[in-house]
Amino acid sequence: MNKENLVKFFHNTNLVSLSTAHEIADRFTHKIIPKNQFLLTEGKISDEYLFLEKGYMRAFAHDLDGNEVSTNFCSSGQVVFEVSSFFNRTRSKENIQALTDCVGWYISYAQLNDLFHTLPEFREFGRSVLVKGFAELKTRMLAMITETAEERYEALLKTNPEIFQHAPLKQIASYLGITDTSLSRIRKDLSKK
Amino acid sequence: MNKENLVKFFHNTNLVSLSTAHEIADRFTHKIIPKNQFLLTEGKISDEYLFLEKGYMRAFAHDLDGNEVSTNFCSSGQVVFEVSSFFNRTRSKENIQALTDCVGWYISYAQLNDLFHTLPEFREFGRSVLVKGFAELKTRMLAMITETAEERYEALLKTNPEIFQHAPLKQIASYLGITDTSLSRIRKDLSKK
DNA sequence: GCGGCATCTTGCCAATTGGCAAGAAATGAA
DNA sequence: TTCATTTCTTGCCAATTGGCAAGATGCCGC
Repeated sequence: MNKENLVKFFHNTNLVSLSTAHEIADRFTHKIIPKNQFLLTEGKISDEYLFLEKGYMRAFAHDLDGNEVSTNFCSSGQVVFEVSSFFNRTRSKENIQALTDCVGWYISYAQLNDLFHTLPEFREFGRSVLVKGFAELKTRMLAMITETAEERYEALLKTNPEIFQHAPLKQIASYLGITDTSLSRIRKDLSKK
Repeated sequence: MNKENLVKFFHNTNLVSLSTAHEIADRFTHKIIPKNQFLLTEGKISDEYLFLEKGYMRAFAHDLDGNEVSTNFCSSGQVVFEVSSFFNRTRSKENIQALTDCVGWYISYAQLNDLFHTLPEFREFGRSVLVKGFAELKTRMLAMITETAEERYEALLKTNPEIFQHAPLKQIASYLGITDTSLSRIRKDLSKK
């Protein structure tokens, strides 16, 4: 329940001074999200711009047949929200759920805009969050097109090994764009080598 | 060589007043890009935030084997640039090339930030461009995971039919995440129905 | 018009991935 | 612990997509 991590997070971006980081952090509200609880459910408007201090979360949508498709996995140090719903004030098509007990700090859309207005430097931070998310998604898209499922799995194992300890393989499989059956076979093949 | 379309574009977003739209447009420079010419080549830093007034462009990257992979198709009324390279001031991994003779208006990164500073309302516009691009990419990603190549092709035919008149099928195929061979077969199958 | 080059289609076969269902293993609740 | 549920693996077969190469078609410059 101590805001030091939040202050450090803003300051470490090198986009705001330490005193500004304190001012920003002061506007955030503490939040505890127990395992399996939803930060956002589809149909609602994303209104919590959450800095995740501890824990793991997953975002997922439903395809036309009603199957869950993981769209993202989030870990501590990341800002968690649904970009399109949050900024356009439209109903979210995605859900965000805690994979583990989570702790974080959030502000609402109105508060965020207020903060952008009061502390213009903070806008740079807002932009960097968007740009980072955009770049990651683009990299993933390229991987979907140019790499095999096995290569995508190995890359995920390397960059996000913790996920495998917190999410069932079925959720990870849909994130990789394959079925849990295929993922199981890929893991079997790799274990032989 | 008349800026009216540019002014209208900014004003129609409903994010800036008409007078502000004029102020913004005044900072943009006219640009003609002949067919096949590059707006951006990989290795360079994207430094033209271009409003495309007329024509079609394509963004593409190279995979590890050196094959071209189309990452986006752009048509008039869109803002064309490479998000990550432009905002992070890093070397672009992508190329942006004119599919047809193009006409547009651009500003540099420095000028854009200047404008954000002088006309804070304009920041809303900048954000909306990012959010829109993000949402589109996310939709495409979901389609890559949940839809068949045939469904993605039909969706593209419906939403972007003009592309097919300006880009060869091989470029469109890589955008859809398939080979030109597969795309040819899909078109053959659909023509039978 | 005539070559030359890029584009598109098609056949053959292989590799990848999926669908389904059964069973094994792990997990969680009472 | 015990039972029920979820998760994970595996076998069988089908569907999708790719790789390669040949041929057809179309387009551009000279």
